[in-house]
Amino acid sequence: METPKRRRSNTRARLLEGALEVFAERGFHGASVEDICDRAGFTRGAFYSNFASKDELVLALFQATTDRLLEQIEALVPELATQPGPLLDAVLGLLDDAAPDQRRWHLISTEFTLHALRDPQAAEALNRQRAMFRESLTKLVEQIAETGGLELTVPADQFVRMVIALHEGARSQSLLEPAEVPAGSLEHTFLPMVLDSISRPSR
Amino acid sequence: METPKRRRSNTRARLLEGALEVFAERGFHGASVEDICDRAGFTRGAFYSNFASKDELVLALFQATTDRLLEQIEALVPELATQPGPLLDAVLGLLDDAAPDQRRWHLISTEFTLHALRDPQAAEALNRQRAMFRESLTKLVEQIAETGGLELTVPADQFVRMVIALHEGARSQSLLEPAEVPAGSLEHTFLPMVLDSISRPSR
DNA sequence: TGTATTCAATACAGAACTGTATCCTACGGG
DNA sequence: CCCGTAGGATACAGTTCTGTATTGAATACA
Repeated sequence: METPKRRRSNTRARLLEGALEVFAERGFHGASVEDICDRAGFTRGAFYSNFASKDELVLALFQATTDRLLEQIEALVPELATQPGPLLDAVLGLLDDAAPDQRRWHLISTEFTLHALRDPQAAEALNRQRAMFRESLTKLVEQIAETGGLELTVPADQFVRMVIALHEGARSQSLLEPAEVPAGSLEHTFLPMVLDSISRPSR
Repeated sequence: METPKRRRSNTRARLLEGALEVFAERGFHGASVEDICDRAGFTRGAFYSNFASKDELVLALFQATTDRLLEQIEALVPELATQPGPLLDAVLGLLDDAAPDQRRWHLISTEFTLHALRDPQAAEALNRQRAMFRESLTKLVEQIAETGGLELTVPADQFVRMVIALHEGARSQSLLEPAEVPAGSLEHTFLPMVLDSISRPSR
């Protein structure tokens, strides 16, 4: 079971997982390489044998995390698209189900976003990832709309951008004040109004 | 002109301004005390003569920044509330005018938010500030609605929360992709639909 | 004009962190 | 069964940062 080649990639994976935890707790800059190694149960020797620097690990973590997210989504979209049901439930459900731990995901992705706002190269990577993410959602919206005999009066991509913006802003409020703003409440209250405004029976 | 007592408070102010710049560029953890002092044109001696630690400065900066923001808002609300005009223009205009430098403000407030999500005490301070902020906006919305003979079918505070969530999420997208998402575009496209749905002529 | 005080600069000690170079161990191949 | 190699641990040097203790200069005040 302890295959030879798998050992290394297992170490890498544990370091990435440790980094995810520590970054969520203290942020990119606040976490030292040693913090990450401690969490993963290794010493810095293992780290530098697998990554050239913390920056490289951040990049790898970004890739690994978003790859997994996109995978989740691609897996969820087909069944949601074919199952009948309200469009919004599908979209909001997807946003929730895609990331298992909302709090951690929000911390990490916000940190990435801040990083990207300061570094054009990171911005490019992030924008590419977000574009793929939106594309999946847009496809979902278009499919459900068509299935349900609806026509949208604004581009689906615009609508998706709006849903994401609202979702991210609302998530921030929910995490800051869980009692006052239950997760999803703002979305479920207001998005139906928007959808009503932009959709009409097709033909 | 070089009054005696003012010298110290001037030093403090310059340190705070320097901190604002450096924090925006590198984040809280990424900025060293020396970075801040360099930017302000002082050495660490001045810093430790005015603040006990970087954490204390962060707190002071948060206070100073939000105080100024609330001041701006309190100054803008009365005239917006009395001047006739579309409700949304007033609210969105306020959100824009309150912070002169959108990019810097977004970086700083996002950083504060991340900090608050990790530190309950900071969360309390941030939530208090945000509550005051929402209160001003809510008052503005209620006044304009009443003046315009409108009645809202959801609590104004809920609506304000939604506007803020959308605004913050949209601002993030605008900063990441200025060409694809002009500032304010998502808000101006979709908020009228929401407002339409939740308002009706009163009496 | 002399003295006291205040504020910021300088000098210094210690801690934390990074990255490299070397060592040790376990497994795979011959 | 021995040797070679790979992966991770350990040891170390250099840098950076923090915080304090001391010093120096400028202003208020007598």
